[in-house]
Amino acid sequence: MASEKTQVVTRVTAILNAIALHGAQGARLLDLAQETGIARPTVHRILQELAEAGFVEQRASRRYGLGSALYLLGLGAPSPINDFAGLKKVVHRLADQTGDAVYVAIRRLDGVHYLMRADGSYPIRAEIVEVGETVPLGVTFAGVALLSWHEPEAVEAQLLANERLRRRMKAVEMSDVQDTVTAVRQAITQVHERGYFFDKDTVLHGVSGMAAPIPSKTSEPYMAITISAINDRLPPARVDELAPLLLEAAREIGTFIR
Amino acid sequence: MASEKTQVVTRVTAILNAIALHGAQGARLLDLAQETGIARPTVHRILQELAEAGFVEQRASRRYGLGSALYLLGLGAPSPINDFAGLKKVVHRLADQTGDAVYVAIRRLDGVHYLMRADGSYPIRAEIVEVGETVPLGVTFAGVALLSWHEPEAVEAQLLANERLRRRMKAVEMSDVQDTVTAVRQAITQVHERGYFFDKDTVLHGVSGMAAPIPSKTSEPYMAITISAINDRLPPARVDELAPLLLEAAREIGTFIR
DNA sequence: GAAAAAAGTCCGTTGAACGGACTTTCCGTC
DNA sequence: GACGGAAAGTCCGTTCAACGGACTTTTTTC
Repeated sequence: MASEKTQVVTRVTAILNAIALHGAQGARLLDLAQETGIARPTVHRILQELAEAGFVEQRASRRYGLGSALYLLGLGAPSPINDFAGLKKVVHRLADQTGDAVYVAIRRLDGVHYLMRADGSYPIRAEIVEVGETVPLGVTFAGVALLSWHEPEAVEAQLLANERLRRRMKAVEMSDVQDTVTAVRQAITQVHERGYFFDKDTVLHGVSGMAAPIPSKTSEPYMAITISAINDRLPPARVDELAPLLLEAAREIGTFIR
Repeated sequence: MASEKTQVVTRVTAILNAIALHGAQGARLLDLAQETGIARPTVHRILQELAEAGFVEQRASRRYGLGSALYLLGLGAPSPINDFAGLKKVVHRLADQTGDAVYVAIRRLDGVHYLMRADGSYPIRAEIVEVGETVPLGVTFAGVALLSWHEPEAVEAQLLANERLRRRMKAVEMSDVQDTVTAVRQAITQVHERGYFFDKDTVLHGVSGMAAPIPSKTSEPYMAITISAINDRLPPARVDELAPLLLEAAREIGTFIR
């Protein structure tokens, strides 16, 4: 493993990516060392140096999070979304049409990051994720939809790797790993056949959702759009009814991104 | 210079920051080597490694720009703006009140990055900068307003350092360096006395503007708000009239940021 | 199409990066 | 409030990854 002919730069990027996956609450030094496979003193030293440059910040809890210098760099980095206003319009339209909550998420390393949400008129709302959150691939509806573009072996590896992270998710009762792997495999077949993923109770008991990958002009799908509601709002008949709307929205958004 | 006890991480951050300052058109290898003071082969190697991680991208022109991995990391980094919707409202209100173009910019390393723009109803519009652009500190109205929080020596160093960058700006006729330094010194005094900066013709012949630093709860000002219009729209009497509106907007926005 | 300039590559030398071992700080528990 | 286990932080001798001078290739300019 060690002899890739370069160390520090690769390590720096690995550490930053690892921190990103820990989201808002920040990452512990020990976790970062384990996840990157780098010795703890080394991670510590690199973190100090990154902190000096404002690329990471150490919170009061001693956990490390991304620093605001990265926010500023991010402003200058090319966004894959060419027309955010257009995207927004499509999402709100879908929320109006369906009455339910619509999310848009973007693939972010081994996770999905929730970019925006539009609420429909139906008063009962299931708050599975918040905008700005990053959740491991394969955990949420959008995450499964995007996972479907991976090789089967990669999928399985991902799911096992997720286990630890997944347990962190509040209010989620998980079935055991093997069950999950099988379930997600079936889900992936579904995405390939119908173009979208539908399921209930998997993410949060009582909540149904359907998610479609958003096609990209230049690469495999890296964004997804989700409709989510309580189980009673999404019986099979209504899923069939909503599917064309969901897929059309995905197609349209595909024209607004790289 | 060499013995700061750390190299690569500092260098990586320096290179990324240097690239950021080159904006959309990208940076040449040679420029980056000069600007960071690192030997060209070294910069080249680090760039290759960063490119592999998606942190930088090499364009067809062989120039280097920030990569989309940084966009994704930026999504997870803490934004200093707590309430973007509130900020937007204030800016649009000011544009409506004045009829002129209003910009909001954020300090970004040795430059200012333009975050948003709202147009007023007046039909003649001076497009000095575009949203998303980064311009060296002290070049635009907002840039001068923010420069006023630096130590005098730092200001002078900044201005001299800007000269090279500044020449790149399209359509800008510059007076010679000494004149500029003197002019900016006066401008800074003005900001300290009145709380805002007003000038005409400095940035672009025929264009006047006034800019106020936005106070931050937690640090010195790092954002600014600008009103800009053609000279005839901003005679001294109107400047006096607009100043309270500008300062009030700046104060309000200050409550929406860190 | 020659010359200049920039980009990219090679490789021997060396000091920055590494990480095992140690110390300090934090925090839950009784 | 002080004990103890766990995580964070520091030290320092060893070593190999990073460095950059010198060279080659590609691009641009005239």
